[in-house]
Amino acid sequence: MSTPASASLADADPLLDGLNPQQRTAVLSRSAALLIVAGAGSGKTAVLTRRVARLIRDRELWPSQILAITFTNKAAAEMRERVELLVGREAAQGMWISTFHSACVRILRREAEQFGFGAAFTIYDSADSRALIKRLVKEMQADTLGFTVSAVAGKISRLKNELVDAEGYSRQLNPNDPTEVMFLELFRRYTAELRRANAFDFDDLIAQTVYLFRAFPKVAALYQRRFRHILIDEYQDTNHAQYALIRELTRPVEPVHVPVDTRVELDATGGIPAASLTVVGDSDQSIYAFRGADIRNIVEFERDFTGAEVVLLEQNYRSTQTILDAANAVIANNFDRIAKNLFTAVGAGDKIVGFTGYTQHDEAQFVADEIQKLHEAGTPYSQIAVFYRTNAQTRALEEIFIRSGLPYRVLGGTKFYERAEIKDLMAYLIAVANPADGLAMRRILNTPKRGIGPATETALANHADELGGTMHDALRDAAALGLGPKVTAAILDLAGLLDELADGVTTMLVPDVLTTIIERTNYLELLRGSRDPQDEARAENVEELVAVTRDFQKNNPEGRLVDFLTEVALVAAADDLDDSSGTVSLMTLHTAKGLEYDAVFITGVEENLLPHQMSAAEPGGPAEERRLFYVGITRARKVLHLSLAMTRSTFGDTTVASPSRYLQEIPTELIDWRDSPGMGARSSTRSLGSGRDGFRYSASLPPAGKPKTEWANRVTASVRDNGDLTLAVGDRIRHVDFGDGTVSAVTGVGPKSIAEVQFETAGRKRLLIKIAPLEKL
DNA sequence: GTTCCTAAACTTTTT
DNA sequence: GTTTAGGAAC
Repeated sequence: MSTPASASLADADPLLDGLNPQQRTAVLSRSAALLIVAGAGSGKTAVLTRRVARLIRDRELWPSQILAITFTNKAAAEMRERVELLVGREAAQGMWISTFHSACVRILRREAEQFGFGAAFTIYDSADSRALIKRLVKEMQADTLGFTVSAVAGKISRLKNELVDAEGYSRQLNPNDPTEVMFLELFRRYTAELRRANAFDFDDLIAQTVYLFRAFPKVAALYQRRFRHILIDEYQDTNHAQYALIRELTRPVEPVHVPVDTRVELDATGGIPAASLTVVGDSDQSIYAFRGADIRNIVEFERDFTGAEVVLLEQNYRSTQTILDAANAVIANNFDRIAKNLFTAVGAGDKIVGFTGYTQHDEAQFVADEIQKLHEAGTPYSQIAVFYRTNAQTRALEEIFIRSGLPYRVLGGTKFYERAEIKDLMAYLIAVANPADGLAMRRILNTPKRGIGPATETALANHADELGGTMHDALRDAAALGLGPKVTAAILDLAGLLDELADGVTTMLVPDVLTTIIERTNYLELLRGSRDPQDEARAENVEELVAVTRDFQKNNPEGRLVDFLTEVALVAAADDLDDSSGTVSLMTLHTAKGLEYDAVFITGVEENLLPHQMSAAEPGGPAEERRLFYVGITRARKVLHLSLAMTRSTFGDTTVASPSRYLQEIPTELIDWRDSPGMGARSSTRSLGSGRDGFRYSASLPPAGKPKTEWANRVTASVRDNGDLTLAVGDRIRHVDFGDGTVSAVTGVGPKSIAEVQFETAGRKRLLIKIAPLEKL
């Protein structure tokens, strides 16, 4: 970061060193409300951390009086690290830096008892909510009215983000509309079930904190007094509930809630003035409207917080001018925005590389080949990222990456914690921590199989109701149900295990709780002894989970079961990003927000994918998709690749794809289009619907149904296994796709060994020997 | 109560 | 093409 140094006293301050005038203003402003409009790559993290560092260093307030909200846990950790680097680890102790959800969990765990919840409440993820809603829809036979689980879940979530609870909804509904009445009943029962289970869903974490503050001004005052400076990052993606939370936290404290011994400065009436608020955002990067994010929060900030100061950061320190030109050109097509132009002093840099493949496999091969070239030219794998619109697009990429021996990791997507065996064991842990959680209890009741079927489950649930207690209470009292001796014994055994663990929950280490469960239920042994070949992988996952708990305990020696469960519930896709891993990162465009890489690939830049088909119907959909593309482009520092395929297979059948409308918005001279190597002789007619140059169009598509074997980059669907085949430098081999070649190097050991092969016609490739479709000649 | 087979749904993005 | 849900058979 280099800016012309102005000769002022401030230059002596290392915390202002290297900042441009706007950035300095943003660091130094002491306005009660400050909006920093930070374009992509404009050094906003540097500004935020230095602002916080100055507050602490100059003793304007204690670290514990600072609340900073970031979008992901990873961003929070990064910010803490950078502040510690500036003022020292000791001096930074006590700051709250976290996501909205983590901060609210922290508050709720402290205050839950105030309003009828227990401190060990469970956090339901979307899958848990859906499971519960599914049961309710069934019980109510709501499906006959056309209710689907996802529609109900979506509507409840939207209402909660708007701070409308079941009672609020009942006041505004039409009592003559049976579907509205039914929905209200579902909403009511869902709310009641959560309360009974001592659980909050994701949306509750925010909404219930707001309700808590509104219902208990004394509790609210506690936090209003404590936090004197509040910073919110990615403000453009806050929803109404989050906005309301900010409003609650930035209320002045009434004199009646001011303790006599307060050291805080009082206002004229004897109260404590409102906390200062700093928000950072960029409406061009708002991509979470589907989650309730309301762009008005940032647009109307100045009106909401009177006397607010606004600082604009437009200079970009990340990307080349070529990349910025493309980004500016694309985003300029969104009409309802405040004009803003990113600029840089870096220079034009390389052209954007465009590629049109025949199929998604062809496209993936291009990506893999380009990554290999970049790597050989000195770009580390960790500085390369591949983005896509939907998670389903990873498959083709992964297939090719595995076969090319490229080290990669997928961020987000089908997560570890969504696997059945992991959910099983997590359900045990939850049942131990929160005996009221019926959902977890139902899951473990017959896992592993102990002969407790649906009939017994219902009997136990009814018994719990009769006792007026939890499922756990019913289990202990199973003898009263008059079931068979075998089933009764199994139930009592489970109840005993849970009792035993619940007794030790405050003292036992988390890995010990888990291993006790695994041993007593024989979980691992059963998987090992199974003849289902997939169970071997499941057993490995179970061991991985044990390793995760050990890791957790190592990092949090004081952490107990509830802390572990909280951490697991709130980890986001981008959070487990380990920069030191030395791998290429694959992720959705949404996950890419806030990250940056030397080389970026945006794949699947096609109509119906980017913009996505589903977005067309939504108001503001195409504009939001454009912002998504903009976010993707602006992640790149040095080189950007845009690729698409002419055909794409979804659901097993192949459809013709056409280039995204957004590609036409990038000036032609910025992109260097390359041909697909699998397409044979180049055609002279290259046109796109609009007449702009740049693409091969579908005129050259083969007739439908024609086998794809004629293309050099064809990918065989099944993964083959060459067993223990070993290759040495100089060996001649024949590859199904690439033809004959000579091995020029071999790296790696055992099943992970990779051969570098110089092919006669296809060039140099790296292949995973074990599975590449090749034979030794 | 458990296991196995067929059918249908599935893909937007996530804390 | 894959995964999951539901039903039939044991």
